[in-house]
Amino acid sequence: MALLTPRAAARRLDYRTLADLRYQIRRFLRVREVAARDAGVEPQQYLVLLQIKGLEGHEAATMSVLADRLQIRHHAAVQLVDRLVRQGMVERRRHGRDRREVLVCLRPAGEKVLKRLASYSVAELTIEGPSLVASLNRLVIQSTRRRILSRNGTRKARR
Amino acid sequence: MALLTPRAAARRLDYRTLADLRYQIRRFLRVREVAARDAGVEPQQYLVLLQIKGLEGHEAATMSVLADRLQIRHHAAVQLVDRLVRQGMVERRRHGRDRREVLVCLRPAGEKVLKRLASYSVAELTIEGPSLVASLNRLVIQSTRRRILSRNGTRKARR
DNA sequence: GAGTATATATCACTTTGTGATAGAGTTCTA
DNA sequence: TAGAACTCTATCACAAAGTGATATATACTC
Repeated sequence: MALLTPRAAARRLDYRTLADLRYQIRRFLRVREVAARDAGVEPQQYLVLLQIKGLEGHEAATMSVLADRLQIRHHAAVQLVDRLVRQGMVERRRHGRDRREVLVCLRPAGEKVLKRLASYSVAELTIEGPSLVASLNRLVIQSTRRRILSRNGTRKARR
Repeated sequence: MALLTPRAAARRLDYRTLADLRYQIRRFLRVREVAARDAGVEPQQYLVLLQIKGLEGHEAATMSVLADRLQIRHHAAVQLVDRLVRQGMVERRRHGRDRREVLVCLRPAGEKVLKRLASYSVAELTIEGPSLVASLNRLVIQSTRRRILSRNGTRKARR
């Protein structure tokens, strides 16, 4: 590894750095998964609550909007909301004009859990944020260098 | 919202920014989930392959080490590896000294899938990386300011 | 007014995670 | 050196969360 020139090193796929980034991300998520379960909701359910709140005053939190914010399919969102309704965290409401649409609204119980988890998450970021940013930055820089090298590298390689 | 002083704004829990960060992270992950399925493995299975490779030359990829790198419980890792073995992507090997430990090794099929997905992931980072970093940075800065304010804020509040 | 598109919901199934528990192998210790 | 205590991996039964296929109601379009 020490024998590689800088160019060759940049061209080589850096599995270790990529693996480290995923590890950092998993740690970030893990802390919040544990916190969510401690607070009485599943990790994904916390995300639903957070996205509903995040949409407040900007866009109606309909099923399809939520599915997009969570980056899952419509019916995965439907099931998530089903579980949250059963727990009294949110409720479905009909939304004015279009009677197909369903508005998902926070109920007091959901609001309470969300507040607790979001505060914790933000506070935690002070600690873990910098190393996550560093890890991410390292890879972004590497990937950019890689791209530049491969651009003028391919021509030479196919001599 | 425009009526808040900067101090009050910093103290208020910024759900929207937090929700946006999670949205960015989900987009990052989503792209790789889709790519993994297209390549013939489940998202988590790709992570196992990546972590095995990332450990190469540093630490033995035993079950418990993998579980830590993936931030899941031992038996979740066991099941993941079971499925990967069934697909011929990895294999279990006994590891010298301690006969309790199991070494999880990449097989050619796994290596091939991994290479494809990792290259894609790194290339993709050039595009999506900057906005992820920006989103993360905004929150880290906010959370730090929040912490400072709450530190000299509590004294005044409890007059 | 019929046909097409959109929003939500349901069904059956797989993957992934969990707690509880077990068993084999290692280490400690008295 | 025998037994207790610990570690590592595995198994079981179950819940959460995702998927594709499909259904139903409402809205839009021509």
